Amino acid sequence: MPRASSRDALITTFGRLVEAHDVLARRLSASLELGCGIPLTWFEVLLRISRADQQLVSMTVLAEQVSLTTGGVTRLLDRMIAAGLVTRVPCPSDRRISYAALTEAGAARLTEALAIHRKDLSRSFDGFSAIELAQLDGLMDRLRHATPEQ
Amino acid sequence: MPRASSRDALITTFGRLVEAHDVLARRLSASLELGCGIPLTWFEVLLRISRADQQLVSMTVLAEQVSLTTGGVTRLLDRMIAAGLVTRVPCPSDRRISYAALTEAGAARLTEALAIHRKDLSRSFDGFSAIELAQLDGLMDRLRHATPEQ
DNA sequence: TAAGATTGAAGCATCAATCTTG
DNA sequence: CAAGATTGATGCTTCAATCTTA
Repeated sequence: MPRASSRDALITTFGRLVEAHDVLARRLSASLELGCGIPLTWFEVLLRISRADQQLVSMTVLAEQVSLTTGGVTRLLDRMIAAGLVTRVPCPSDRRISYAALTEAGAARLTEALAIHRKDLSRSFDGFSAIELAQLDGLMDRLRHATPEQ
Repeated sequence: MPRASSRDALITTFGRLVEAHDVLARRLSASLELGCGIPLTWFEVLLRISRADQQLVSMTVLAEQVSLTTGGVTRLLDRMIAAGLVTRVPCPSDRRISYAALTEAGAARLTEALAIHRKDLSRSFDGFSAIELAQLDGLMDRLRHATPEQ
């Protein structure tokens, strides 16, 4: 009969993952907000757009990328448009689709945010060896694709 | 001049951590909700109470443990009390403090939830070796304590 | 009829102010 | 005055219903 502490190792590990995520996300978001006036979510949106083919992302795709519903993204974009960082661009070939695109101000803000975020991350991961970082990267990559099955 | 892909390795890794967290948290919460009618947050609260000394946790301590504000915990407890899973117990020595405690129904629900959660986690971490799980555990443990400093 | 996006209602969290007790 | 908890106002998200276009 295994001890509870051994049977519940996964519960503890997952709990630590949640805690690590919460701590980091809070800290990094607060830093971005303080340093360039946008929360982590906005940064993620700006980054996704900038990396996309043609610098355009549809609402549905963006929703998947940032782990929100399409309804959530609609309103998120509304706020970012009000802040002048992004625009909606209608798709010429399919009028159901509207793309999100960066404004010049959005691209500039992303540049600022990237500098801050890089610095914050090197601080947060200070003390981690290259090998550990590679392990972390590999583990997270597998985990995010882990079988949703059943 | 380093390539962007190498300079931004940390950004990618952190992005994967966020994505892994979101995917897992969503899946595990949905499973708990379906299997025993409580979301992941409630499970975490029940677990923290059950593990606490005397099976009692003050609002402030609970708030830290589940990464919420005390205001958030007050309302979370309100809902869980309404569901009959926990109770508030006044502290006899300091009347500012109120503890959260499990009801019998709460303890029973926790038992159900634990069984489900253990099964879900072994599925999610299926394919990970013992060594990888130990690495993951160690990395998460260090990360959640990583320097909040300046 | 389905796919993409938006909207109203509702849920859950934060923030700041407040109340109570130490 | 400080610490613990609660409350009102507010923000962001989800869910389900709706509108438009394919």
